[in-house]
Amino acid sequence: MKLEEELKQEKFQSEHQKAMLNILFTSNWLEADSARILKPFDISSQQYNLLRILKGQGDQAISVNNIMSRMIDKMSNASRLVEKLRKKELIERVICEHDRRQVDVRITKKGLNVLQEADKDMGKFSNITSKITQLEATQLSGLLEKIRA
Amino acid sequence: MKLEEELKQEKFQSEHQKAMLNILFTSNWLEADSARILKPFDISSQQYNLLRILKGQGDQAISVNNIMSRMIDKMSNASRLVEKLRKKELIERVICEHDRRQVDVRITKKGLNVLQEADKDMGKFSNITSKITQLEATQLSGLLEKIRA
DNA sequence: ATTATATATATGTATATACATCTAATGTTT
DNA sequence: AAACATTAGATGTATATACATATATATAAT
Repeated sequence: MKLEEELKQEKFQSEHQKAMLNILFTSNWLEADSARILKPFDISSQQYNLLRILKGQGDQAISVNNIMSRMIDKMSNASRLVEKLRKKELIERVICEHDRRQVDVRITKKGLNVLQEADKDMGKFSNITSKITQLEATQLSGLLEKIRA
Repeated sequence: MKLEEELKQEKFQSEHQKAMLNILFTSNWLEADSARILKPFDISSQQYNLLRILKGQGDQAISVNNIMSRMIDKMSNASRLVEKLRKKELIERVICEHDRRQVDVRITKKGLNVLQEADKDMGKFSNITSKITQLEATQLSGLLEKIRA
């Protein structure tokens, strides 16, 4: 849907301005969609993101700092997020031997199960695969990376 | 900067997956940047967005609902946001005559001044104008709108 | 070794947000 | 007109987040 309709605005200052608002708007749109999908699993999209990162590490536990550097939103309270997932037993903590400040984190069996179920639903919805071609996806990433350059 | 570097991830499931993460990441990136720029003016980016909407209406006051439908993030607490800006005297409220449930809102002189100053700084930074061409901006909007279709 | 500095994570606190509920005014039905 | 339904906005409450600061451990400097 055209941004003009979404924001009830006839025209924008410039194509650049419109593109920027489009990024913010689309991000919120995707975020709202995934929050809705994840709700039945009782996890936020940040928590989902964190679980996916841990899944990617397999058996290897990684530190909170390491997690933070891989997250989409680089927020400051990663330890509280970890604590929430730990209470739900979706992840577990391992005291790191060579650096006792550090807390390494690993996804649990239960976490993997929840993630697997959540992934099924996530695949169905906010599925941009059906909306744009693979080439377009690559172009899109290219443009966004140019902006952040 | 390549998303692979930003998220310390060697590869992604698919170009579609990468594009989606790129949208979310870029949005957070822009958001963080504008929050930083707006901080000296003591307004959040949501408040900035609201002021811009009101400026676009000129002298005409518009309802809280109308504002909400024009905002980038369609959140539920528009009235609290309005109240915050009113306390700062950046906007003013007008009781609507033909529907007394409705509260119409208009930007004040002070609000226009703050906005003008803020706009100067906003123009300098997160300025995507220098990063991509006008044609590319149009392409980007087109791709994002396709995703939301 | 002692002191200073840096790092990893945790926590206190203020503010923001989501979601549900509430109130007042308007519109609709009978 | 009375009863019901809908709409505009406000508010209570629980949770989330940002930002500053604290704590413990590790590293570097003297």
